[in-house]
Amino acid sequence: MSESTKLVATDPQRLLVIDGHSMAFRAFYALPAENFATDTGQHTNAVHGFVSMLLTMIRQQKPTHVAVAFDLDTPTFRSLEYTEYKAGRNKTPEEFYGQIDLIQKVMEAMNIPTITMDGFEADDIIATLAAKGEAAGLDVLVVSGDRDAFQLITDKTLVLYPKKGISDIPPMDGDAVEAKYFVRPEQYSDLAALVGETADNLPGVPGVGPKTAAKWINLYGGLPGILENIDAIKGKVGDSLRENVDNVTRNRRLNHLLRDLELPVGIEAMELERPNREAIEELFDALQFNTLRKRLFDLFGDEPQDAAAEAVIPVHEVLGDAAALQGWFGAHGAQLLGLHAATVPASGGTDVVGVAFASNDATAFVSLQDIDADTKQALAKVLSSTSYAKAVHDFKGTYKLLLEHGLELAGVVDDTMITAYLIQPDRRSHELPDIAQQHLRIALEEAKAPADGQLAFDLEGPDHATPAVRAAHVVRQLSQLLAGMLVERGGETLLKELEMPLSLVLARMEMAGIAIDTAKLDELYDGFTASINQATDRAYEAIGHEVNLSSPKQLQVVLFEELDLPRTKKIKTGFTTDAESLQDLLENTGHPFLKALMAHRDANKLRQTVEGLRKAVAPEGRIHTTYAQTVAATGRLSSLNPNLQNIPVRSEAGRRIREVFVVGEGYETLLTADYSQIEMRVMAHLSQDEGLIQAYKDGEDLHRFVGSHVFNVEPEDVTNEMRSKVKAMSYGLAYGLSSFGLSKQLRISVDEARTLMKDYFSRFGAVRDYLRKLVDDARKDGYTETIFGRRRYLPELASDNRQLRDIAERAALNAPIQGSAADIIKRAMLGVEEGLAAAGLKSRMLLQVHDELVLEVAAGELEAVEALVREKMGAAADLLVPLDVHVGIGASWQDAGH
DNA sequence: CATGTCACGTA
DNA sequence: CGTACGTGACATGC
Repeated sequence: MSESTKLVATDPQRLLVIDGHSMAFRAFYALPAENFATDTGQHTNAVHGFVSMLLTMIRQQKPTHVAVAFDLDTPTFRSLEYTEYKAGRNKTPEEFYGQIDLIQKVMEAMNIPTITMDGFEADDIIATLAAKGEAAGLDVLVVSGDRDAFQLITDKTLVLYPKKGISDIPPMDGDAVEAKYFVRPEQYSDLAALVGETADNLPGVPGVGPKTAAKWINLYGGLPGILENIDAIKGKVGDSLRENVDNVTRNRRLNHLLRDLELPVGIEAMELERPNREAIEELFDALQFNTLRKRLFDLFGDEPQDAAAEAVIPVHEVLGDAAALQGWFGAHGAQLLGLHAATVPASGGTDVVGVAFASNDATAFVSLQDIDADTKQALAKVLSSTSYAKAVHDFKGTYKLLLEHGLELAGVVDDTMITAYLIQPDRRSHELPDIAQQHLRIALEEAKAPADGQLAFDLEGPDHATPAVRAAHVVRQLSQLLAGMLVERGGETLLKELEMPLSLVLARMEMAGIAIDTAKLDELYDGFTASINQATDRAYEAIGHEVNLSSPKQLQVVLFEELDLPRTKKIKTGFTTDAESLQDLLENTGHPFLKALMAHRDANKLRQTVEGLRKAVAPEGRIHTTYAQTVAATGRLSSLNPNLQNIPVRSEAGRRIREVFVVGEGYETLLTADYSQIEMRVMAHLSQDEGLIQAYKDGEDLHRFVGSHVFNVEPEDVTNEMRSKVKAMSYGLAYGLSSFGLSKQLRISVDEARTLMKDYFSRFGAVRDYLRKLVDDARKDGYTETIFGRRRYLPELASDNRQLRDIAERAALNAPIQGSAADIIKRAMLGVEEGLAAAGLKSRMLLQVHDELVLEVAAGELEAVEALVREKMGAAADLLVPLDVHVGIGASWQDAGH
């Protein structure tokens, strides 16, 4: 430690030399391979660990020069002299394949030379580099997991030798080597020759370890002295040495590192440069290294690319009065304008403090802080005017925020968040900085709060304008770039005619929220709490002590160690304690703890749901969920904060929660409308199976109908058991269910399941043909498509990894079915919204739960609304089968449901 | 304090 | 070894 700091203090020129293979292996074994893989199945743990280690080294040691040496697969002078050299090593693990290449690519992108030499090992390259570096007056740091490197240590050269893993790499100097091995570094090779090196398959002198070897070396001054006095050495070890003297001399020849190779790269080429940003971006995108990307750019400074991007962003004008605002729009308003709201965190959410605009050659900012009435009115006018075409990222969010200031946003012709989603629905994030990073290679930082203490001196307040203007500019660029990509993918209609109008509908639904009976909510909470307490007591009593019933880990100890119950399905952390397994255990053992535990699980889950709802009730007594329009890869919406799409319905206790969702004041009733079996109908349509289509046209009980054909009985003779089997199978098919999965679900044998599926497909062959063709086409095209042209790209259909490929195939099977159903209800929502407005009705949509809509009906409108909803939902798609809609009415969601 | 794992609710 | 989601508690790692 003190040695390395001394180095840093005395000489700024420093060469860092890394043994590529040995450090890649260290990284490989330090990080679990299964946790580091790209979506395409390429393992990256060695790459990740190596790059992480390198960045740490650069940050801590501040080298001026860096080089990485690699071995080649070709024979070296050592393997030629001693064919067993390094033999007997375990085969390279499969997961390591390709990672050396990737490391070399990263090095290239970082402008760090990688050096290989035919016939020589990385160790020799490193030794030569150390010698050359010293000769050039540099200090040298060698990073290697190979102890042979210790012979290189001098007062100018240190070795960084990893203790374990790749995060703990202390520097070794002469004193450290002596403290550990009792010899000076220059004698380490002698010691290693005597002791031998298992890793290199170099046996030494049996019975001689480091202690004995060091004793001899210090007594005779080194290996030559020992050999001269070989007959003077007494005892068993002396005999052993004399018998194995050939081993020792061979070892010494082999472990001596060459220091005079003709390297293909000079020291000057190793000077540390700034990485090639574009190459790093591309590579790290592919490797999915996001944390490392940030660390790397932080380390090297993040300016150059940004400076370039910054340069093309025109300096913004601050529009401080109505005249300036009108003037700017007069001059620039004919173009597409990027728009971005500047926001700050506020109590309970976010608040807009200004609006930024960007045309292709000008930018502007309007502050909402201390804005006068005239200016605000001028702003309101341009925001709401459809004469000004705007592109926004996240229209729904922006629309809602602006509306809090009484500003209505209209004339939005593009939402880059949705466009990016339609292009790549599988992306984890469609946030502006992520999309900008990928498509424009621009780093957009989220506006961050000023550091503590900074605020006090910043009398002008934080600058909201600059980052917002930057964002507006980026949105405009993205809009132009992504528009072309979307057209290529055939998604333009979906954007303009479905998703963007839907955003506005969703915004209204979110703002409306749904009324809550808070007194009933509290009652439920207390009731579930009582159930939890009861179950807890019974559970403790059953095992004679307390335990955290919410901790799977502690439950495993109780179930499988204390009670020694039969082991359940294996999971990462041991054995599962999930509901299905607990049920099995209960049936097999009847242990009272299991019953209590399950009761606790149920009540606790319900109380959690209730607690979540309680916290989400807004001051006016309604819950406002947020719909995520760009999350689900199939095209569905998702609901969050709170999630109102997973409110219990199956259990009696759970259904009571639906009673707290009630009709609000000023309205007459809630109305629910849901599609009956929409996914099966989509499947009937897409597969064009005559049997299914006819059944739906005749309005038959589908599962009964299918059951009669599969089991070859009259429809009225289909038992409940037959019907439920068929139902499970029909739905399973749309998920890529296997006979194994079906057998597990129905608790029948795999053979029975297989027969069931065979019978099914023999009657409904078009379904099988359709599903088969679906996957084939998806593999050929690289994507699946819904009835309305929504695509999902599934590159992993071509993966070599069977596991990944199978997952992709099931996703491909499901995406057009789930996705088409999602498209249909979205179209229905547009129809209902339009219909309500056209008829001048006050009733409104509140919730969407994938195949169900919940509306709040105003007094006297029930009949009209029901007819409208039936009509619009039924007409949302023109399928080969009718779309049946079931409607329910009631004062609560539970009562309105079915 | 952030991240991953498990479990579980819905369609 | 059935798709698509979101949430909360616990455990672990930095």
